[in-house]
Amino acid sequence: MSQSYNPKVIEPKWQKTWLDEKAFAATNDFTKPKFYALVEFPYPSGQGLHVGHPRPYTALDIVSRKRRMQGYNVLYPMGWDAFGLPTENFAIKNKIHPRLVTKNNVARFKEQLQSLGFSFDWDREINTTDPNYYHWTQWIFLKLFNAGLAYKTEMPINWCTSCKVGLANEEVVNGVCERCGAPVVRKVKSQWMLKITEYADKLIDDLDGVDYIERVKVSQKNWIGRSEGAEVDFTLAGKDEKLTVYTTRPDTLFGVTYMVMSPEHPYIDKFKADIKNYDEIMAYRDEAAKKSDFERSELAKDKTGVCIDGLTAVNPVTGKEIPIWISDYVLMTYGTGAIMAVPAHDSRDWEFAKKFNMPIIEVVAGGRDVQEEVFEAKTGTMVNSDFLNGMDFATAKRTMIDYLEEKGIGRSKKNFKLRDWVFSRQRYWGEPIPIIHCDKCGYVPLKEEDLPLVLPEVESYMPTDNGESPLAAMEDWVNVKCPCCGGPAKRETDTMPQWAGSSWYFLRYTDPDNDNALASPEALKYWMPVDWYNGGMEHTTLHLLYSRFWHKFLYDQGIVPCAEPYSKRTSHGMILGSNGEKMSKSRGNVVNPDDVVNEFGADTLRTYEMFIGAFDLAASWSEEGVKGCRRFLERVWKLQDMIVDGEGFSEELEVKMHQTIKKVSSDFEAMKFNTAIAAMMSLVNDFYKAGRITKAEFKTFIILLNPVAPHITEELWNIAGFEGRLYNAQWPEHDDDKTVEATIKLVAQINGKTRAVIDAPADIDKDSAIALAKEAVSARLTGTIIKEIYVPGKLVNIVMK
RNA sequence: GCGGAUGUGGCGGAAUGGUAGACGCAGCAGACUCAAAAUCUGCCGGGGGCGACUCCGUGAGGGUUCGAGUCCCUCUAUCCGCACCA
Repeated sequence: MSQSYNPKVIEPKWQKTWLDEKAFAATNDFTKPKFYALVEFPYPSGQGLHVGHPRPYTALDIVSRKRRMQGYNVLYPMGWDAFGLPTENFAIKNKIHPRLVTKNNVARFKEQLQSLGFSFDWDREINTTDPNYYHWTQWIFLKLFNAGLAYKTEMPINWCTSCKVGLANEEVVNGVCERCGAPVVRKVKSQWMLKITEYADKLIDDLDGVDYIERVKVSQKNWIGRSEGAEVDFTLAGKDEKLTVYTTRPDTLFGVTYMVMSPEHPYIDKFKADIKNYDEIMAYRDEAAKKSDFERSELAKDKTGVCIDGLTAVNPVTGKEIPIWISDYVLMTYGTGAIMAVPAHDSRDWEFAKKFNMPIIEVVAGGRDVQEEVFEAKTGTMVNSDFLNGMDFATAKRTMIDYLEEKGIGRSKKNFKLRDWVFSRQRYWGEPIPIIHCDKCGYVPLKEEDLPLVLPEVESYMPTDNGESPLAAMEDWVNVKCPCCGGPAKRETDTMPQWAGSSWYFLRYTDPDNDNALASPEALKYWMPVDWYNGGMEHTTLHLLYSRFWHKFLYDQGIVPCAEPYSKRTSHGMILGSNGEKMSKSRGNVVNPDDVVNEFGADTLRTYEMFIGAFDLAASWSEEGVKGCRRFLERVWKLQDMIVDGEGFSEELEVKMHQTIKKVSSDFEAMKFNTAIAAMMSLVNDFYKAGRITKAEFKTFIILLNPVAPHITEELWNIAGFEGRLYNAQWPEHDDDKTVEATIKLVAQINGKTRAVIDAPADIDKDSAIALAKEAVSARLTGTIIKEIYVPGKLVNIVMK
């Protein structure tokens, strides 16, 4: 009899062995077929690992382990995305240096990850806060700066009143700071920006060439928000100046009955002298400025506005004079900050027109009465539109744009929702921006040989009340000589956002110790692109977009060998508490992975998280489900007592063995881990029914299970005395001919309803099958047979009237 | 409002257009045990029938098909993004 299954002993033992033997180190043999699997590196928070982390890590661990056994040179790395606010806030509160906080958190995370038996290549571990790493983050920034893609500008930023830090749009959720929940207000500051908008088209178009799950592509496209339309110049009545608007519906130009400018539009000041109700307009502008973006959209339904008295525009196609309004439903940050209003065919304009009694002119026929209901559909026929009359939407749009361009009063134009990336943070715990400001020479980049610009030690990490970074107080560090003219100059004191380090980390894994380049061209050429990248849906519009942008830039610079960083992107579902709600301390439904490992073992946790349900859907935690998986592993453990001698697979299980090899192999690749495990459970049930297992069956089975439960299977391999290590074993292959049973269950249906199931030889021909089926259901064959359908190997359907 | 996803037993979930409910959990029964736990074996959607059987059943309603959980249309509920982007 075997000893009892004790994961507490065998799991640490094998974890140590794998490390000692460098079992999962990727080799630099660039002639072997490669497989680069990537999971998002974690932010090492003070809370430690969450049960959500192992789900994606186990998934790609399974694929990586399988691919290694299939002969691939696999790179499956791990590292730490360690700059960031929570660490800094913790450091401030507890008066510990963020470097030490990070060190402690990383140590804890690493221990936890190792206790789960992931086959990460720990020789390639990286840390974004390591100067040898952020050396190259800064280097990329210099490249961006020198290419004109990094610039500094005064702009209103989202200012968190609690963190005292500027936030990217993406970090503001429902008007509050994503991290701390405090209100976010607008504040004008000089900020470093990255021109991600320069790559907006490529970021959309190149999605066609990559294998991302559809919802990721859709989200990225929506976030970038490309729209194609035209700019149209409206002359201001009695002036030479023009008011330019952006529209996606130039076809409706004949239906324009008024115009609207954003309250912040510069024309309000420019034409102050002409505007008779200037005070009223200014009052409206102040009112709008007081509202946060959130409040503006909260009040979206109820339109407000003021008509400008003394300034009107001329519709360039009708020649009619029309009023200009200001309203906060028009945003200064999109298009030109002004719109032409077509109330008949735009719901916002329609609401506004109804409220302020502006005329509504139908120019697209096909809807109901436009005085009663807006008609926005891009179908129907143009009316009341002179030379466009009778055309459909597409023709009218094209014709109008041609007309505008010919007359020089408009032009075809694309617009994007995507904005440039606000790249500075007034914080300590981030990469210093390697720029020096000289009054004479302007912004001067550091020389490459002066990198890394190391984050200096400061006494206090508190951001200052005036919104400067803590680095600003360090005069010794700040005041330097200009590298250009030698005169007095100051260092940039803002640091980079957390997204910086994660925008290129997958490149560093290919050659993590390189001191001369971010990675060698050879390593990049061999390993890139990442073959399979799995991560959370929450990173679809931020990290994924930012890193694609940087990669495309590096590609244009000739530094990386491919235009896209990731060939394939998948996403995992969240793990919810047992009550079906998101796990959180306040809800009291948090499960700690350490506890699960202690009580049941890492293999049980891994098996459970893969068995819990479809990988891409959210799943609720169940303690009973965990126990069930432990029970399964116990049954696997006891197979060792049922081993019998003999060559090959037993006759009764041969088909099932081949079927299982086939199913497990393909299900792992398709991320259908739950059904792969179900198939292995079913096979174990069959071994128990047989009461024995042959040596070949045992060996094959533990190889199949190994990627899911690596420790128990490695131990069983060792106990059974198989040669070498299981992690080095060869993945089994199935024989398609042997996945088919000699006899089948032939289903006999009448009018699609099953009436009998008959045993029949697998290779039965159509006529015999139909004859057999008819015999089985003869009692029911009372009507006229119209049709007989035979699905080979499956069923006969007799259609009867 | 727009976009995306989901809806199948008591529960988690399976089903290339071909026997709906694999596998697991919970439950029930039996074996083992002085007993319990653990383990092993069997049963396990609902109605009707002693029974061989039979009818109903995949959120609702239509449709396509010899045949629909699966494909098409309409609706509904829940979840997740985005939100005046002209």
